[in-house]
Amino acid sequence: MRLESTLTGTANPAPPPHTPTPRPGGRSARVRADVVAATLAEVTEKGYDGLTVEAVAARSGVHKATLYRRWGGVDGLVADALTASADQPWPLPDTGDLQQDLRRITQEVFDVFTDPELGPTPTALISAAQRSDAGAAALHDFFATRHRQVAEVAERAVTRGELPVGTDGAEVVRAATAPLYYRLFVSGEPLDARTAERAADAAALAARAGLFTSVPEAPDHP
Amino acid sequence: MRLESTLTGTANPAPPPHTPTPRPGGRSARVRADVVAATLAEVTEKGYDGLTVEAVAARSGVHKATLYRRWGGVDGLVADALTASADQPWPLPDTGDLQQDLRRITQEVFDVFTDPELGPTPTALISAAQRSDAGAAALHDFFATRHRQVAEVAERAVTRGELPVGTDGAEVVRAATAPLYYRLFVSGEPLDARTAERAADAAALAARAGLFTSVPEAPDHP
DNA sequence: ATCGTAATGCGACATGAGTCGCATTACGAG
DNA sequence: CTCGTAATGCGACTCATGTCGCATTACGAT
Repeated sequence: MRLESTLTGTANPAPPPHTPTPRPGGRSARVRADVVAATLAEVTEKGYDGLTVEAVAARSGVHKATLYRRWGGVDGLVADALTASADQPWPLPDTGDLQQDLRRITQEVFDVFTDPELGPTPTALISAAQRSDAGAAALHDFFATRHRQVAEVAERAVTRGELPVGTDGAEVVRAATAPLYYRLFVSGEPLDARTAERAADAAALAARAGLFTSVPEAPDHP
Repeated sequence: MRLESTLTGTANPAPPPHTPTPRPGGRSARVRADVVAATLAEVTEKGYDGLTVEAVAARSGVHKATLYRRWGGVDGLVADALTASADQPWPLPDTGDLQQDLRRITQEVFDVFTDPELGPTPTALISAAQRSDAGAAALHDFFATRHRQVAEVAERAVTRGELPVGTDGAEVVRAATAPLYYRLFVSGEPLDARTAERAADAAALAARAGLFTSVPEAPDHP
């Protein structure tokens, strides 16, 4: 259901009255799984520039027209693959110390994206997602989910009395990881372990100083 | 010359022996200026997805084949437009206080990107640049230049004794602005003035704590 | 087991991106 | 002023992307 919403909510401008989930079981589900797997494999191998609907069709064994109908194009394929990826949980550290936890987290991000084996897939996926509105929406949801999950680290620190009450956990997470993503996807600068450590330390310091106490309202935006 | 290097250095894999600058004056310069202007206008209006070589050709009055020959495609057009944009200087605050200076800087970023008049152009340009290797290279150069320029703010703070000697000014700038760019171009979250302020404060705090001093083992200052 | 219907498979078609060879123009040197 | 050459203009061509209508398959319910 969650998976459907991303697609119907973002892509196709053509098919307007479309019964929500008339036939979710069996073949359709298999087709989707095959397509998602093929999309991930293709985007990893070819990069987001070389990602082609026809290649995904060939690899997945699903016809080209079907892909265009259900996913609307490369955009939707990437968005759906990203949505599917968001379900996989992230390992949460719990060392009893905020700074250590944040260091583990940024270290994990660093490891994943710089690993020659693991890195290319999420890198290509995120780059691809930035290209279209559908992908951007999926990316937004993806990171919103991650922030919510990882914010627990900060919330535990609040419980321990390490951080002031009212601290916005998601904001702490953003502060810690933003410098990494900034280098990876905006400025294009190389990522090193020292940067990951500094970002975590800076976030911990700012959080302890009470810079991330939240305002009552929680804005959201498509 | 600078402008040539970006193009020849990044895009076309085809024309290898190419005399550096055989005929830089007159018409070629005019053509380039027209094309850059047309590219900026197009990418602002249509977004980076709707950016077409033919549209740029039509608007600039330059033939399609010429654009493909000199710029290699949409990638090169975006990269060149970005390179041209990097020349425009950024207003540097000098309040005598690091935190205030950083707040001004993040405020400026916030203002530019959220202004409905000014924002769309750099937003679309940066998004477009992330799509190709040529654009990514141009983006890297663009931000490297910006970091170098704005780092002066931190260096003055070092001179004043406000920051420890050996502080990496560029790193301070990155720390202050990364959360903004992260939201704008990665997580896709809305940007507000409070975020800009917090990012600046957090960077100032971390810088004062000495988190951004470069390692002594590296006598290499880029 | 059988039937109605949605989803998929299929191939032909339209469209725009990108390329190529050649004619023409304009720069820069003598 | 004249000439050689690089840069541009020009149009036709190829080809992949994306679309459309129809045939076929498989799901879900009776």
